Amino acid sequence: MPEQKKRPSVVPAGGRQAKKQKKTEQYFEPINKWWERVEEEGKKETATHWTYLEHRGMVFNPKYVPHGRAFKYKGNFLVLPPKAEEVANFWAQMLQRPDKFENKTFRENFHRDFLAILPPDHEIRTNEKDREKFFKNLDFTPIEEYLQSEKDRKKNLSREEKQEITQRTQEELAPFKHALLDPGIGNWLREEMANPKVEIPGLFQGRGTHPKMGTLKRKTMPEDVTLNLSKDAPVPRPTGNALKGRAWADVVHDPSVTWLGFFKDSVCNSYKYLYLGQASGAKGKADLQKYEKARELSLRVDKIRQSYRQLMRSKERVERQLGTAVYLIDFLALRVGGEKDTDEEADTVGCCSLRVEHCSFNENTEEITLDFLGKDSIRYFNTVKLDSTAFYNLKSFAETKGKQKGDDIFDDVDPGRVNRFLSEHMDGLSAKVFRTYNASITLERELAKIGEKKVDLSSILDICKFYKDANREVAILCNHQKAPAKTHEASMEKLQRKLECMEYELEEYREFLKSLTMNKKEREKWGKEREKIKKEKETVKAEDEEKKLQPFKAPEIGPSMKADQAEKKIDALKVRIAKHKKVMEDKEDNKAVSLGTSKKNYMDPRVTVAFAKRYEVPIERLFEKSNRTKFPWAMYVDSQFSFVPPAGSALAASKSK
DNA sequence: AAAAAGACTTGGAAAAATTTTT
DNA sequence: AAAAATTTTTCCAAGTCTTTTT
Repeated sequence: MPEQKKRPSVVPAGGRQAKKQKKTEQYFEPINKWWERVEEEGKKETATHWTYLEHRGMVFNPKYVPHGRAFKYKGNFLVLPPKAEEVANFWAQMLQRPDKFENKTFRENFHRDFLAILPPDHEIRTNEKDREKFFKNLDFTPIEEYLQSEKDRKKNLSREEKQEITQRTQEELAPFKHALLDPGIGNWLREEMANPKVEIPGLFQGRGTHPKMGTLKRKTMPEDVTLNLSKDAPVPRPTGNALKGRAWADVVHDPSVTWLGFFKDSVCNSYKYLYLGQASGAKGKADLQKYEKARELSLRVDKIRQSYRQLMRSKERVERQLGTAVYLIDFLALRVGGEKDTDEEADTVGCCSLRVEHCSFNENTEEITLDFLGKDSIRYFNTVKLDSTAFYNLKSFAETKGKQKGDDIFDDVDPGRVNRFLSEHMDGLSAKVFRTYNASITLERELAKIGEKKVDLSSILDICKFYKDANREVAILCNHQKAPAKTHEASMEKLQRKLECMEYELEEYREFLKSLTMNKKEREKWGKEREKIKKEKETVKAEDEEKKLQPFKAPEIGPSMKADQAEKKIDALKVRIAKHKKVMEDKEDNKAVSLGTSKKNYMDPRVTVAFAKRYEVPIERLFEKSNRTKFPWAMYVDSQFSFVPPAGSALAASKSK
């Protein structure tokens, strides 16, 4: 630490902690361009993330204020002890969610934890051991109504009042949002942290059929939280309502890790960490490294593929399993699939944990159908033609004598075995690198097709749509899904109607053009015909009105309209229709595909930046603000950047033997 | 050698913010 | 100006993978 300089405040100027003493920003680098130093820093072997680290710790939730509202037990009004009332609120909130409150596991876990929060001699605790009687005798609806009214009250505040509230909360949080650190450069940096607030208490949700759903998630207190700071940094005081005199669980000084604090989750027995923000050097460096690793894989992948194909044909069953598993991870971009304890977590699988019931085989086509729940209980459902050896291997693993539904297909390999094999081929190679590699290279290859697709290079909108299509290919590869919006069908119908309206307009102009060549008699007949059609079309049906569909309306065609004017209208309409059709297609294709995950975690951002530069698309059209702040290091790349390191490049040279 | 702990990345739903439509 | 629709961010759950402990 530079002696002569005065350590600046961890709180940015203008924050609540601003002191009388005048501080200038001269001690700070305006932008931490760590990527320009990354070459030298890469040589340091031991991971030391900082020589100085200071922050103000985690922020706690305010103490619960009891509302004392009606809660009914066996039809009678009853006020619960504050702690129990708070938990009763959690259940009352669930009454809007039948998928939760009707779920048996959810009810079981809540019943258990609600009784436990009551004083031991409380009448409900002693009398309501039977779950279904408990739910019959306890009426949470008055609380639900109260909470709803509070919600409505907040919703009905004026725009200004709402803004004031958000501003105040932000101001309160502001002093806790930054860390002051020296990442080993002999200079202080102030970097934004991830959300410093501890999680709010509530009922654990979980995804899919999680055995712990409905369990009470306890409030986190200072004594649950361990902080990581440097020895010479001041230890912050836990701040907040009723926290006076409370102490942290522990304060450690460990520069080999990146976390600033953690607490143990009361439900899943896991750690919840506080880190620096996405824009920080620590996160950025790791991210850059991840993509460089994937680029390195692109240089070695041919050899690795040869190697696992050879294993697939081995006489040893273990080797055949290993080779086949790696093949699936590479070819289908599957996750490695670690073992899970179904008493503690939802039953989901990845490659190594695939079971017999997840695969079916079609011998005629050598196609396999995979149907299983993957991460977050998202369904993976895919029928695909496999490499012939892989197909028959899998079939034999699944149909091994004595195996049945519920048994692992890969009984001889696990993620450890897979990753050991991979790291033998390339330093630091593990299964997940294949997802990064396949995602990035798919994006690059898709974007390279811009010449063959009919993309109007003068239209930014067109180029963006093309990029989105490429992004979608990656998302489909990685099976990134989302629940279609509840309003999707309705809004598609609206768009469909809009299309029909334009087509009707087009027809009217075309008819008009036709009429110009008619004699008087013909035109009279034609006019009557058109009137009839018009009347029919433009009568608004009640059903349409209810769905708020746009009504049909013929264009105004006055007697002075000339043929060339009509033709112009027709051309313009054709363009609008084509555009509109694209919008519809786009929407339908994307209804269940989530594009954000691959953009944030899988596709090398430099591929996108280089593309944007080549086609002069402003980067904010392709990257949301959060992406732009996450990838500052990618913004400097030149327009010719290629994910596959070009022959003769530094990476290509250093990695080839 | 296996299991548990620990630390980090990845993921969709829901909330919040913003834009478009009425 | 309100409402509806859409996009973006936040939240925290759920993975991966390495290190440590048994």
